[in-house]
Amino acid sequence: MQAKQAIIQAARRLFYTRGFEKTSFSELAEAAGVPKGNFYYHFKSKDDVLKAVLEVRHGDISDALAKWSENIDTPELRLSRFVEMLTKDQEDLAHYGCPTGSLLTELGKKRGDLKPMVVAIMDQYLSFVAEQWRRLGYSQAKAQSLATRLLAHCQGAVLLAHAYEDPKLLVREVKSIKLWIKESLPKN
Amino acid sequence: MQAKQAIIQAARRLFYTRGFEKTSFSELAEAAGVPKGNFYYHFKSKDDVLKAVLEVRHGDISDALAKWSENIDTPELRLSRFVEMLTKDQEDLAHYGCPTGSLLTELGKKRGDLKPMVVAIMDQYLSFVAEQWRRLGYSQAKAQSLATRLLAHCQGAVLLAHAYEDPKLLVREVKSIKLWIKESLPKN
DNA sequence: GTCTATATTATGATAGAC
DNA sequence: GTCTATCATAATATAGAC
Repeated sequence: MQAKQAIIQAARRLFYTRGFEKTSFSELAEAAGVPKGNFYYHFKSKDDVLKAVLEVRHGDISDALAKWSENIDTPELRLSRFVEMLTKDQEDLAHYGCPTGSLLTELGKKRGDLKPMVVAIMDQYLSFVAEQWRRLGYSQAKAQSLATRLLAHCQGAVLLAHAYEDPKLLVREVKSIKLWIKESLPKN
Repeated sequence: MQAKQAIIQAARRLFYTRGFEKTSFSELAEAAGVPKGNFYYHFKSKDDVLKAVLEVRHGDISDALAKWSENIDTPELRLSRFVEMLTKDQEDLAHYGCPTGSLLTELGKKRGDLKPMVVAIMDQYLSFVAEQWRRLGYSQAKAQSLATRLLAHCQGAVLLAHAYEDPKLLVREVKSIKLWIKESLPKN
C-alpha cells in the first residue's frame, strides 16, 4: 500500500519530466524503489498508472481552487492568483512545459479514456476562471469566452517559454495578462 | 530519389497526425509505398527523417510568409492573414493540434539537435509578426512583446481546440484576436 | 539502387517461487 | 504481498542478395 503511493508519486514526476510514453517501467521501478514485476500487483497496465496519477492531480487542483475560492476575497484577486501559477512554477514550466498541456498533446493523438481525464482537469481551470467573471457581473456566455481567452493565453505562454526555455518570458506574459484582466473588468 | 520524396511527404503527415515517436517505420513504409529496409539507404536514422521533414516545413513557411509580405498591402492585413491560418486549418488543428506546437512539446523533453529546428520555425512566425508591428511604428521591444502575446494566444487557442476537439472554438478565438489586433494599433 | 531477411534491443506484461 | 525470472512483441537498424 505504501509501494503503491511511491509508484504514483514517482510516476507523477517522471510522466511530467520525461513524458508518458517515454517513461519505461524500468525507470519507474528504479525511481519508486520497487521491482518492476511488482507493478502488476498494484496496477493492471501502464495506462492504469497514469489514471491513478491523473486522479491525484485532479484532486489536488480541486483542493487548491476550493481553497482560493474560500480564502481570497475578490474575484479579481482570484484571477490574479490563478495566473501567478505561471510565475511560481516558472522553472519547471520553462523546462518541461505545462503538465496538463503536455499530456493533452501527448494523449490527444491516442485512443482511450485517458484524454477525457486530462480534459476534465482543464475543465476545472476553465470553470474556476469563468466563475470569477460571472461574479464580476458578466453573462455566462461572456464569462466563458473570457475564460477561454485567459486559459489560451496562459497555455500559449507556457508553450513558448518551454520552446525558448526562458522562465523570464513567463514573468513578462503574466504581467501582460494581469493588465488585460484589469482592462477586462466591467466598468462601473 | 522519388522514393525519398515519397517518404518525406508520408512522414510529414504521419508525424503530425500520429506523433513522431508513435510513428513506426512499418507504418511509414506502408504509407510511402517503400519497403522498410530501404529507408536506410535514404536516411541514416528516424531522427534524420524528421530533420528532412522539418527542413521542408521551414522552407514552406518561409515561402508563405515571404509571399504575404509581398502581396498583402498593410501590416494590419498581414497580421489578419496570419491568424486566419487557424480558421483555414481548423479541422486538422482541432483533431491533431498545431504541427509546430505538438512537436515542440514532444521534442522538448528530448536530447539532440531536433528541438532547435522546431524553435527555428517558431522564430519565423515570431519575427514575421513582430515586423508587422515594427512597421506600424512600435519600438523593437514593444513589437516583440506584442508578437509573443499574439503567438501565445494562437498556440493556446489551438491547444484548447485540440483538447475539446472543437473547431468552432478556433473561429471564436480568431475573432477575439482580430479585435485585439485592432485595439493594439497605434493611435494616430 | 532496391528489396528480403534478420539482428538487436527494449518494452510492456506474466508466471510462479517464496 | 513481494520479488525473480522470463515471455512475447514490436521497434530501430543492418547485412547482403539481386
